[in-house]
Amino acid sequence: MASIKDVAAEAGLSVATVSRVLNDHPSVSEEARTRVLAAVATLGYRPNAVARSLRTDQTRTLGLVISDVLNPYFTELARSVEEEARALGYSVIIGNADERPDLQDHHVRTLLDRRIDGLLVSPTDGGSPLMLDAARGGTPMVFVDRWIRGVDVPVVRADGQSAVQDLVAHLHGLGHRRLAIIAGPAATTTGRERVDAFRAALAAYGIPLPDAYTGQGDFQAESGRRVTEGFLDLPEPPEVVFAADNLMALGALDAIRARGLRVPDDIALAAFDDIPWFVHTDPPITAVAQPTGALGRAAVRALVDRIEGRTPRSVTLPARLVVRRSCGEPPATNRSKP
Amino acid sequence: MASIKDVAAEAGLSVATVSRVLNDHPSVSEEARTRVLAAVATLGYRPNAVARSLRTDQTRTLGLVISDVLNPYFTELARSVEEEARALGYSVIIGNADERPDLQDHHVRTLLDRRIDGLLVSPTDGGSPLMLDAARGGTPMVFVDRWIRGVDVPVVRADGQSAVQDLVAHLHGLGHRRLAIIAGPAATTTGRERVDAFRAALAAYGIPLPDAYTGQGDFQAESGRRVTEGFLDLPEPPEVVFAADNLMALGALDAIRARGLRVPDDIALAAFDDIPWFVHTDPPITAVAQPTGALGRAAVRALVDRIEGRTPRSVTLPARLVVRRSCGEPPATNRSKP
DNA sequence: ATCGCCTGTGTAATCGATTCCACGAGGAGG
DNA sequence: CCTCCTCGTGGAATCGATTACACAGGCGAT
Repeated sequence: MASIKDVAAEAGLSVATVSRVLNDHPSVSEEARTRVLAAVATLGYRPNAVARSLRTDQTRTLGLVISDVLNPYFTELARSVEEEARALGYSVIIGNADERPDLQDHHVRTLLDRRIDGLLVSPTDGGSPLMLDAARGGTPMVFVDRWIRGVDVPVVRADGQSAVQDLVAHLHGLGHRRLAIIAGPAATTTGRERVDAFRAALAAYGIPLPDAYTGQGDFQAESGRRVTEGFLDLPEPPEVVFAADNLMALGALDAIRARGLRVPDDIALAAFDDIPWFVHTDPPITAVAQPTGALGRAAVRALVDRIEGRTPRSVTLPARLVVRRSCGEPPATNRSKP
Repeated sequence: MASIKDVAAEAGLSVATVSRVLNDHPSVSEEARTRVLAAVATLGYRPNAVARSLRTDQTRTLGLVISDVLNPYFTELARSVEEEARALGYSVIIGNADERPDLQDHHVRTLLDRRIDGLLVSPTDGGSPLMLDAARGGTPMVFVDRWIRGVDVPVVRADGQSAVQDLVAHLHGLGHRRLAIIAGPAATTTGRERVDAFRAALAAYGIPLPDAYTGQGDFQAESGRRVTEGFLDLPEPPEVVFAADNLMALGALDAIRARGLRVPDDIALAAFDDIPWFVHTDPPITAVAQPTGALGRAAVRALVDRIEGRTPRSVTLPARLVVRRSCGEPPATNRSKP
C-alpha cells in the first residue's frame, strides 16, 4: 500500500508538502497542490490512519459499550450514536457487554488500548475499578441510559417517572389493584429506578408493592419467564406484570402463554422500552417509550463537547407512555371493532 | 498516559527489554521480568495499540460491514462474528450501511484507512469500485450472507432452496394456489436468489409466478407495506404473501392489518429470516430460518484463515423451514386447542 | 542598494512501539 | 589458556504520518 513517501516521490516534492496539501494547509502553491493531487490519484493513495493517530494523539473515534446488542433498544441507540458521530466527523467502535461485567471490562480495555478519543458507556454493573480509573484518569466519558453514582461523568438518560405514573394511572383506571414488577439488576441504575418509580406511583393510590410482587430479573428474556412463573405460582397472582425492559416482557409473555393464559383477559402486561415489534405482538404491548434517537445524539454531543474542550452537560429527556391493548380495554382511538 | 519509556526508566532497563518481557520473548532473565512487571503495575501501563499496529503492520481487527443494524438477523450475525473473533484474538469494528451503497462505501473506506486486517461484508449492492479494488488489491475479504459475482472472494452463506421448497409444499398442502412474493433489491444476491428459489419451487407444482405477484421491495419494512397494498388492490389478490426478509414481512403485516384483514384467514404470510419476535406476533409467523450464528462463526474462521496465510473455503449451510400459524392450520404439535 | 518580510518548500525530530544487530559476560571444549 | 557459543541486554533503525524550524527567493519600503 502506497505511503506518503511514494506520493512525494511521484510528485517530485517532499513529504512535508504532500502532508500540507492533504491537510489543506494555507501555504502551498497551486502548482504543488495539483501535482500532489495527481500523484495521489495515480497511486490510489489513502493516508494511514494508524500513523496519523500516533503522531497527532487523536483517533477521531468514539467507543460505545452497550449492555446487549440483541436488545432492539440498544441497537437503535447504537445507530443514532453512529449517525451523530459521523455527522461530527467521528467513527464509532461498538462493544457488546452482553450484560456481563467481565465482557464490559474487556471492551473498555481494548477501546482504551486503541486510544479512542472518548467513551460512551451504558454500564452493566456498578462500575469496575478499570472503568472508574479511566473516568477519574481523564478519559472523556459520558454515561448513556444507565449511570454510576459517585463519578464525575455527565449522564444522558430518560426520565421515566411521569410515564410510569401515567402507566399506573392507566392500570388503576382499568381496575387493576394487584400489580407486580420484574426488576432489572440492582447494580444498574435503570434496574433500581424503574422499581422506585413504580413503587412511588403505586403509593399515590395507596397500593403497596409487596416483596412477593417484585421479582428479580437481569434484563434478559429468560429471567422474565422465570420470574413470571413465580408470580403465577403465587396463591394470589398479580393482575398485572410490568417488565422493566422489553426482553423480559417477551419472556413474561412466553410464560403466560405456556400456562394457556391470555393477555390481557387473564393477566395484563406492560413493559419499559418500546420497540417496533410491540405493535405486532399478540396483543400489542403497552409500553413506556424512551426518546432513544434523541438520547444517542445528545450523548454524542456531550462527549464531543468534552473531547473538544467545551463543557459537557448532563441531559434528561422525558419518556412517555404508549397505550396498546395488553393491559385491558383498548384506547378509544383503536376501538373500531369492540 | 505512561509509555514504554516510562516503564523502562522505572524498571531501570531499556525499552527493548521491556518490549521483550511484554511479548514474552524467550531470552529475558527472571530478574528483568519481575522488575518490568512491577514497573508496569505501579505505572498502570498499557501498551499503545496504535503504535504497535504501526510497527507490526497488523491491527488484529476485523471490519464487518452489514446492511442494516436494525434488522435482528444482522445483529445476531454481528454478535456471533464478534464472539468468534474474540475467541481468535481479534476485535471487530462494525459498520452499518443502512442498505445505502454510499454509506457502505464510507464504512469500507474508513475501515481500510484504519488498516484492519480483514473485511467481512454483506454487500448492499453489486459492488462499488472501491470494494472491488480492495478485494482485487489483496485486502483479505469474505462475503457473508450476500455476495458479489466475478470477484475471487470466499462466500459464507445459507442455502434457502430446499427450505423454500418445503415452504411451497406446505402452502400447497394448505390449498393455496395464488402465491406472491415481495422481493429484495435485484442488486443483491439474496434479493434475486430468494425469488428464483420461490419461482422454481412453484414451477414444480405447475404454478406460475406472474409479474403482478412479484413486488419489488428493498428489505425495509416500508417497502413491504407498499408492495402488499399493491397486492391487495389487485382484482384477484394473492392468497399468500412471502416476504424475502423479516422487516418487509412486518410491513406486510401492517398493510394487511390496516385493511381490517386477518392472517391467515384472509391472507397468509411467510417470511425469509426467522427471528425470536416471530413467535410472539399475531399470529406467529412461519419463516425460513438461517443458521445465523454458525454463519457468523464460519465467516470469521474463513477470514482469519485468509489473514493468517491458510486457504479459506467458501461455506454454504442449509436453511430450514419453521412452520407456525401465519399460513393456515397450525402444525399438529401445536394443535392443543383446535 | 539594503533590509525585512512573506511565501513556499525541505530537513529532521517526533509519536510508541518492535526488532535487528552488536556486545559483554560466562561456560564448555580443545 | 584460548576459542567459540549462548544468553541477556542495550542502541538504534523503522513503521507513516505531522510539524517546528531553517532557508531561499521575491518583493516592497526606505
